[in-house]
Amino acid sequence: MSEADSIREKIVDAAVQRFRHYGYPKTTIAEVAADCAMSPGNIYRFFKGKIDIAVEICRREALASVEVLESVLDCPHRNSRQRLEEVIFADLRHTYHLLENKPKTLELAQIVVSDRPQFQIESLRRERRLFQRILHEGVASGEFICDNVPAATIAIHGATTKYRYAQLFTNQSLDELERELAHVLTLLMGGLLALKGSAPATPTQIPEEDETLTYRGIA
Amino acid sequence: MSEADSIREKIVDAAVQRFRHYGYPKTTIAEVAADCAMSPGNIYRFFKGKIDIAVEICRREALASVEVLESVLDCPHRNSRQRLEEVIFADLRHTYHLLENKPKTLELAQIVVSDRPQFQIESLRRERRLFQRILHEGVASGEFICDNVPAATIAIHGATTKYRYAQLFTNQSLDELERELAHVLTLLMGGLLALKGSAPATPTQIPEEDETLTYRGIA
DNA sequence: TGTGTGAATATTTCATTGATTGTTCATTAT
DNA sequence: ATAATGAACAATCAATGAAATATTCACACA
Repeated sequence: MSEADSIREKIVDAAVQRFRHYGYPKTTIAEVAADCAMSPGNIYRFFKGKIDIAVEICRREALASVEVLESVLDCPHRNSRQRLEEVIFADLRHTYHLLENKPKTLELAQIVVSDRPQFQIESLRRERRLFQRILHEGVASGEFICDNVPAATIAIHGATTKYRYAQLFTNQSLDELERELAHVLTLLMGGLLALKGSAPATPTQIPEEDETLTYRGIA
Repeated sequence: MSEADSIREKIVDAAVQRFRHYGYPKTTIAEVAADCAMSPGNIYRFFKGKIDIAVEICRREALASVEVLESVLDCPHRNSRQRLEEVIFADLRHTYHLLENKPKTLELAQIVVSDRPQFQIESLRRERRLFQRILHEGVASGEFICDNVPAATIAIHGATTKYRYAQLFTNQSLDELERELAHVLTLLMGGLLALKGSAPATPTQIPEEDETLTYRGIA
């Protein structure tokens, strides 16, 4: 039923505004309902509870993030190494900017995860799937050598944990984090790339910070 | 003055017991003082405040951890790769068991870090110094190829962030974490080791869980 | 003079309660 | 019958003040 969907949409939109401005705890269902010109009770015909609205918002944010990363993949990169590196860099930047520019996002995510642990698990899994696709391609093309792609995927994901929601772990600047991540990727690539002789003595070049290229993937 | 030191010692010991049993917040200075058969006021001749006792306890715990890792280094390992891997595994296990067996340790550490951020920074730095020593050795012996040891150290440290205080990030079992870390190390080593042809198709063997060997380093 | 005390003070914590808010449901409107 | 309401109820939050606690300090003691 499309009518119900559009009402859900309206509720989510109103809640997003309120949550961003005043935060989840200080936003009341009555306010969201008023914004939608409906009664508080009616909200519950569309969402089981207040927390479920937050879950829906976070779910969308997470899907949007994955889309951003996928759009990076659409960029015409020369090889799998670059694709993998670009995606991981984009991840760092995207989440960094998210927490930087929309501080309430973190609060909301923490509230959601704290009583829906499954949410985080699934978000991470979606991200890993993306990594795994690149790994498979690289192995297929002979660029990567790896006899256990799923394990390598998990390893790469684990090794880059610090660079996802980095502000939770450190107060380093984005610049510092990017430089550090570049070195991490250089080392990891050493274990992944087929050849060694031509391995770059210089670390990974940090890709240019170009919104157009990096975030939308349209050359 | 050794008298003052031994009194400090007594205070710390009493506080450790109380903090472990009842936690930092529920432990009162009066109780610690009573355990030491002294007045509450006298505590303040030895510590600037309650939090400083906690800092001292955490500082000792951190130094003890580094000592554990250093003792692993004393083990007669065949090469730098093994030394590095052993130390990182020992780190995972040690901190994992710490949080597992002494739950109040985490609470205490979080309290300390929350108003002494410098404490965490210095603890991490100490740990990195250990890594860096191994890297230097490996480069000197020709086993590792690396033209920027400090950067590589930071990279390895960053890439293993998830495996320090792992329970903060995930509820994976220690077994799972060890398997995952083994793969991470395999990849990292690829970027560090001088040779590639003989690179093991099998991932890093997870070292045996042997308290005597792993924790005390006495063969 | 260097140590230690314990009452005095300042700060924090805690429990109580009144108000607010999330959620339900009997009822109304379409 | 479906959609929506808003009063009723239960859970949560916030404000208050009282109790507990951290910290200080004037004093005692060796």
